[in-house]
Amino acid sequence: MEDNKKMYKDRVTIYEVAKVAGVSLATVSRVINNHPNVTEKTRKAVNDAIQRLGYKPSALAQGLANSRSTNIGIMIPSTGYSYVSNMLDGMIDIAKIYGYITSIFVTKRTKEDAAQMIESLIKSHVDGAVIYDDELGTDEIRSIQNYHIPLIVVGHDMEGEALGSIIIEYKDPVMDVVKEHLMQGNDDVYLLDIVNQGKMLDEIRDGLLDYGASNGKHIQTLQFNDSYGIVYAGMKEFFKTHRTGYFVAPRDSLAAAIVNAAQESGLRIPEDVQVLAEIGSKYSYIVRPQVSSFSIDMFKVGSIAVRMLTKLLNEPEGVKQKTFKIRATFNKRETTK
Amino acid sequence: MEDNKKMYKDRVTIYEVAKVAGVSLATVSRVINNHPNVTEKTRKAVNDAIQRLGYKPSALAQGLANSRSTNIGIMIPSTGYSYVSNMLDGMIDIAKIYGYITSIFVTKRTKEDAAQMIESLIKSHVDGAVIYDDELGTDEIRSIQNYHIPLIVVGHDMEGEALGSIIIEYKDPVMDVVKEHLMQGNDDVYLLDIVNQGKMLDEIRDGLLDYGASNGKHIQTLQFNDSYGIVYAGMKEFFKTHRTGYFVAPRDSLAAAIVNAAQESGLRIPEDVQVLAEIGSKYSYIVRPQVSSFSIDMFKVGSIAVRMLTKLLNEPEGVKQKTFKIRATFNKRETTK
DNA sequence: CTGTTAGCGCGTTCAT
DNA sequence: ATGAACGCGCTAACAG
Repeated sequence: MEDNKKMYKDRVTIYEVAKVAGVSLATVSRVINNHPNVTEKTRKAVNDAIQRLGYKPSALAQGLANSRSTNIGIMIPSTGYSYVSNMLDGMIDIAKIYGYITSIFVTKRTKEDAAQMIESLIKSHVDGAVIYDDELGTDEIRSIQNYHIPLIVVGHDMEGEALGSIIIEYKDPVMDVVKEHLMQGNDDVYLLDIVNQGKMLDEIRDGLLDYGASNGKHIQTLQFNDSYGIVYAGMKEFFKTHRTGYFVAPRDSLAAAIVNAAQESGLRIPEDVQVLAEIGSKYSYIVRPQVSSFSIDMFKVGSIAVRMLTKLLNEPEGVKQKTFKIRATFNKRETTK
Repeated sequence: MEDNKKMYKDRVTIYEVAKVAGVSLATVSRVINNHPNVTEKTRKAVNDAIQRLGYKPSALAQGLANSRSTNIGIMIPSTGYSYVSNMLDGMIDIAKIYGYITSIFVTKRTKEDAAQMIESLIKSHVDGAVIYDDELGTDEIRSIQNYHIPLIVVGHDMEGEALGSIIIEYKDPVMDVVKEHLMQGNDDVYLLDIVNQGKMLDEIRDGLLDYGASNGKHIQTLQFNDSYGIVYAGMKEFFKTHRTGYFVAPRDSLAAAIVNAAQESGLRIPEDVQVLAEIGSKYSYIVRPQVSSFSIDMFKVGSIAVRMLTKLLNEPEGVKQKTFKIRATFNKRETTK
């Protein structure tokens, strides 16, 4: 009938609702936002119109009008690791409860990419963000703050205006366990050094190496790319010439590669070779023998992060605890003595 | 000096850039969007101003003005499963390349929650969305289309205007393998029936059950909640009274629970008990013995989905292939004969 | 090549 | 209790 070059109508706006309900758009707005001062009768009329037209307010327009997007940004490296996706789950879960949409910004462990994601984050007009990225320096993170975006940083010890941080203590617990092994007179530690494993794991490696150096222990390093298959193959080769050792792997799936390679080379665990995983997940207790590893409830970390953020968003000044520490716990299983 | 009750200035806008650069906001807009018809000189002036002020255009305002948010929605169940997070990675990866931000809508395997996420999706004003959700019916998905949001549906066979679909063929490959086992004269199949496993897995279960019923094979069903620990404990108990069987598990981590329970009950694999996992991942080849399972490159599925979507967004009419099928491949490993 | 103006859809005073 | 008008930050004709 009318103008049928457009097959279907565009997004229905608040104007149309107003017209259909026979009121002004201001009234519709009031109904949407549950303002008082609206007659029950007109409220019903408006709601009916909304129902009939299938009207949904545009978050874009609302955001622009309020300068609040009800959107929070989440910056993480690839979700490929289960600890990251667990954290992500925790974050999204809580965000949903508080009525926030979550936008994901994945960084690929390179400075340039991280910088581009920061750019993107700022443009996207999020109300706040939580950042879990091993690659970003504190200065880069601070640069985000120039745009007054409340931030929760996971893994960096930072403080500041509208800035909270969650500190994950992995290094000390790991070092404690390895030190104890070393102090028992052993000098057989091999460290799996994975390319691009991230800053946190690098720090543990360096800490261990330093400790070894200053205590007369020669900690050896085994370099691999980040792949179960590569580590597995490499270790099979390795065990042709080495028949013993205490191996420390960044993640338990990689530890599993060592475990499998060792056993298939006729080595006994933990009698001949011991294996310790820094970041533990389900692999740790599914693999046989079960892998000794450290673990943190990343889902919980994610929830806490977003909870802190929403607090920061709602009561900018009244947030007292801006730092939360969580320490990895050691689960001694069967791959270490 | 001025109004110091606000400690810091708000977001810098295009107006301020215009003022500083000594041009009109239209010119700034042109520079931002790389329009031609701008003197190199003024372009530089504008860019300098942008640089100096640290100006970033607001995606919100841009979106409102263009009625394009450069945002795509992704609807998935929890990212806790590795095949989901792999797909997510693929999607985000490609979205980034095409300049889209990705907003995640997680549904918790309930109709109500899914409905709420649809609501949220529509309000959020995404340009398009890819949906991978076992809970949604085709009718609900169609309802999204009333809002003219181009859609890619993963896992449902659907067609329509601005609607593409990716069909994941799991059922037939799985059934083929199980049928073959059955046809060799066996009648010992146990099906792990996991609560809330999702529609796809339900369909495979029903297909298998139907097949069994109409072919005189009594396929038994073992109900468990979705947890490695629970299945492991349950199967340990089970193996006290049953010493043989062909077990089909929805995911390989659950299959691993059976494998471990069987071995620790003194059973041999695959001589005494065989185990088959429907959805395979890294567990399949990390566990010993390695688990026979089906697999699909979900990262690829994610990439394809978003690629189809961007195509749909850019050339609404000119998309010929609106359906993409991908079939799970069977990886026979050590847990089946 | 550049400036002016009118929206995009909605929230919010300020009157009434 | 309700409506008119302006502004949020930006893009897109339309003039010049």
